[in-house]
Amino acid sequence: MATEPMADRIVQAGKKLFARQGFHATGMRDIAKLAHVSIGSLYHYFRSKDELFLAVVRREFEERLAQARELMRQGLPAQEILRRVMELHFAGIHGDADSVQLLSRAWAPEDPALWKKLRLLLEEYAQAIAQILAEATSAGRIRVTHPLLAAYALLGMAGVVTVRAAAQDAVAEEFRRLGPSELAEFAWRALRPDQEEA
Amino acid sequence: MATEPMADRIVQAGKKLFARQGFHATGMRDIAKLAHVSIGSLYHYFRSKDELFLAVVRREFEERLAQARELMRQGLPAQEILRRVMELHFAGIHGDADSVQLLSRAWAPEDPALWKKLRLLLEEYAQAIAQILAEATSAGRIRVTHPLLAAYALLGMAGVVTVRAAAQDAVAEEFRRLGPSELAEFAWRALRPDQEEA
Amino acid sequence: MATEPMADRIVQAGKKLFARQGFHATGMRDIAKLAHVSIGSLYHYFRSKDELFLAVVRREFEERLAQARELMRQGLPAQEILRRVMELHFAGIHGDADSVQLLSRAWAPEDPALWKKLRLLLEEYAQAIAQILAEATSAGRIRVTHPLLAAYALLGMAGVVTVRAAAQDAVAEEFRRLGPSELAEFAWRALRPDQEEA
Amino acid sequence: MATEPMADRIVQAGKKLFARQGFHATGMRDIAKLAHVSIGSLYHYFRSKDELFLAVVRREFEERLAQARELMRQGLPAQEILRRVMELHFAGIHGDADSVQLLSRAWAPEDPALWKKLRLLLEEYAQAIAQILAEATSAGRIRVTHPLLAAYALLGMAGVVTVRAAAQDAVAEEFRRLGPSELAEFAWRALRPDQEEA
DNA sequence: TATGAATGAGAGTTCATTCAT
DNA sequence: GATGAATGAACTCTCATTCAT
Repeated sequence: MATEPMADRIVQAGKKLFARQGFHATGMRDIAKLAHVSIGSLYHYFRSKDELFLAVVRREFEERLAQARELMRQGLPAQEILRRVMELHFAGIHGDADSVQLLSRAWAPEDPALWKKLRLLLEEYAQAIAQILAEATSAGRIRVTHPLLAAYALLGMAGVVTVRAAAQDAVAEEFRRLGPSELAEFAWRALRPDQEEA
Repeated sequence: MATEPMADRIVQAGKKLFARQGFHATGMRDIAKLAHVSIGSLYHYFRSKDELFLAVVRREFEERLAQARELMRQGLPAQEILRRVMELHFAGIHGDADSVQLLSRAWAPEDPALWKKLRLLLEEYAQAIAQILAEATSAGRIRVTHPLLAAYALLGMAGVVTVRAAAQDAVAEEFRRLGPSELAEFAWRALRPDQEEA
Repeated sequence: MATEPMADRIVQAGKKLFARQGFHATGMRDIAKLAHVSIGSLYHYFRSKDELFLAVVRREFEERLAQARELMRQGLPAQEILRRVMELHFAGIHGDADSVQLLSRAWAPEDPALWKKLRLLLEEYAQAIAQILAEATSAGRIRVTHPLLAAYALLGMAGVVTVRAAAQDAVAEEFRRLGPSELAEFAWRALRPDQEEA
Repeated sequence: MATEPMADRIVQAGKKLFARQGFHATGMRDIAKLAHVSIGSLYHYFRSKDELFLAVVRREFEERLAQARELMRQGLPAQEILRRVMELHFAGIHGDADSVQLLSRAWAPEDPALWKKLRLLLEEYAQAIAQILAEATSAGRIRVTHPLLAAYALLGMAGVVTVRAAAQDAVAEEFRRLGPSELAEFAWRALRPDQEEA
């Protein structure tokens, strides 16, 4: 690990700590220590704490986005895509729980200053999901909706359930087990085309 | 306003600032100043910042819960109830935007320490929604689901869209206009019973 | 207890808490609560925290002084008096450990403002001891010294050993067992007349 | 002074203020200001106020201990050593009145939390004195006593008289003049071997 | 490029004291 | 006499950020 580029180590450390402790409870010193980097270096690579946070979130979103687009490219049926997307939200890439927590919490950020900066990022992601939905609509695979609004709805739905599923109690365990399929069903029913012909 | 009980003024000031600036960006001094109260008094009524925040959120949840239960008591059809609940989330009580922001953000709180304390509160609310859903299921008005999980999904869905709708751009305006009906439709389709006759 | 005069209950509560937690760690609220008295009443009887503390210490000194004078009145030999005084410092009146701690710590008070006020009190007590020593010197029962300085020395000696003896370890236990006799011996040897005749 | 290492300046400022105003009356800001250091730096070097205080006291004790051991190494008669030790307590190193006040008050600290931490330090010092006494006993130069208890007694004796000697009145002046010789005489008589020959 | 000592505004909280009832 | 709500200055400590080396 010590041989990876410094910026990478920093982003990884930031991701881990931001995901587990939240933005405010995580200090730049903590991140520097975990990344085996001096604070000086940390500030050499990232202008500020906000910027580091955004870099962390950006990287996560981009990975997710790539995955979602990959799913689309495979030409799966809409229902199957929704199921897989929900699974992704619960399992993360390679079972990356930190990623899941980080992204789930990003949608309703506490701090308005950060939110302003985050919004562009989130919107880009939501737009990508919306585009996927719009294409599916064009193909007649899902019903006509406001695509961006639907995208936000899906992401919010998944996010809150995911956050609750990260707790340590019986309910959380149940959510982890049932969450993906229930949410996929939820999403599919909400979006499937009306079967009025026939 | 200066004639209201002190504790009320404090909670109101807290609600306003927590909703608009978030928990961390809001100082106890800010709240005291807005409430026209000394910090000493503030701590006379609330043991800590956390407790004040919880008191603020608790009060909001209780008002919402009362409203939701009132809706149930009126014996409206499930679809109508969902529509009105979504409207409530957008408009708040008496068009209370602060309340909306506060509650929407509560579901994925950044701070793990606060979250632990919040969870009981949130769960209580979610359980109440879940019970409403369970009753509707028993009456055959919505399909069989995991009620608590469905409740979280609905709340997450509404929350994220609501937060986005609070921004100042064109998308936000669109969301404010379409949000209630789109989300109600979304929820209704996701939850309506299968039309298996035919 | 609730039937005792209020001022008494307050002084007793103050003694207990000041002795066990120290002056600064003890709040007026704590005292009020322990005495089952409102803070308002507390301030009705004592103008300030300092004054309450002084009242507490004063009462303890007066009790001790009365005891010491009683010892003198009995016409015991000087050696016996010293022994009993040392025992008093360890056991307190009726085994009152709080009293012992309170008085032992009074001699080197941390706070200069308090010290100024305490000094008169301490000096009065030391003067009384000094007078006892002076009388014993006149009677030829102890050697000629500076009586006040000797009094301070005896009190300091006893105080520090006493404070150490209040801890919870093996050394403290040893001190509690050996302290009175060792210190009495110490004092007696330091003060006994020269046996140069014979 | 501004060219000395920062940690030194902080410890010196702390010593001065703790000695003159006591622990609680001295704020971290006061120390920072006197040391011409930011509070940030102050906390860079010392984790907390307690730790700074302990560092200050520790340094003083170590200097004293070194002096006491130096006295031993010179092979002076026990009586002479006692006299010089008492002089040291009054004059301090280089007439350092702050040091004297600081150490004298350390033996019966008001605050129980601090006391716990101080005790180890004090005990170490008392043990060193005790060892000196034990060696003198072995050499037949002083009588058999409980060495640690005797050490505490000597230190308490000297401490209280010293604190009283720091006041501004006639008695204090008398104590400053007579203290060393009187206390040395006191200690010597208390500890000298029995002259049982003849 | 890399370091970490230095900064200081600002955080939450405490607590002796007052005073209208 | 008795109450306790109200006060606000002062406390210790944190932390993102800077900059000389």
